[in-house]
Amino acid sequence: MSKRSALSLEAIELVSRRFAVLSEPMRLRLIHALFQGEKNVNALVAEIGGTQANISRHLQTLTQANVLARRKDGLQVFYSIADPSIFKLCELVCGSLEKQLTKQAGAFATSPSR
Amino acid sequence: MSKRSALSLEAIELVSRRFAVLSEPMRLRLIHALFQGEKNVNALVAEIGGTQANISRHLQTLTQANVLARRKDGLQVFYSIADPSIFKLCELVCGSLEKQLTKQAGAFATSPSR
DNA sequence: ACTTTCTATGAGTATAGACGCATATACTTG
DNA sequence: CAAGTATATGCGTCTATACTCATAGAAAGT
Repeated sequence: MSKRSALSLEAIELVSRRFAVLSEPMRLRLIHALFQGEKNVNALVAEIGGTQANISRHLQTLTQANVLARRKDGLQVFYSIADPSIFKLCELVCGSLEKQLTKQAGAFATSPSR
Repeated sequence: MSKRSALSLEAIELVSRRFAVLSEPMRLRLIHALFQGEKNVNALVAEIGGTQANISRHLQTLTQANVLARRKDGLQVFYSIADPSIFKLCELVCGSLEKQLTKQAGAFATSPSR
């Protein structure tokens, strides 16, 4: 009760892994593409680029992390976003970055007299 | 206007870097420790453990990413959380993981008869 | 059964970054 | 200015993982 650090040691590992999954541009591009809804692997390769092997691996990583869901239909496999918190997560980070950049831009715009 | 993917290519790099910064357990522990307020390096080393060199490096990483703020006072350097979105970010991820784990736990508890 | 199409995976390589050790730098005090 | 304290950094090592190429596996059509 007094310490929640004890709980956190293990929990923090999980949280860091979740962030790690989201720390690759390729995977973010996949997630971003799937914001529009479920798509199959070929469609994602066509839209995003890169080799099919690489895309497939990233999709596997995201699925194992329960960020994406996998649905097989005949020859094709369809992926979709399984964890709705991803939306808010991206919003938050984007908003924060935007704020940060406009701030830095402002530092250039005004004369640094003082 | 039609495509926001064009903008995103560069933006996605930034977002992924932000996530990468948060993807190390050591850094999350630092952030977590600073939830209580500003602390100096020695205090953080004492609380979290590890070598002073390593802590210092992680603090540098977090500061360069504008997650933390740095305030020097005499011999000591005090760090604090600069980006308030970090709080909500952690809440979101923790909530999502908790939900995920209870779900998985439930899958074990109930008999998988159907 | 053979071929084609779609997706997954094994193996090897290359790169990023976390860590430890030693040392440098900055500030304070005697 | 010497010594001590707090923090930062250069350098080498080691691990994790992203990527490519080739190939395997699965499902459908002929």
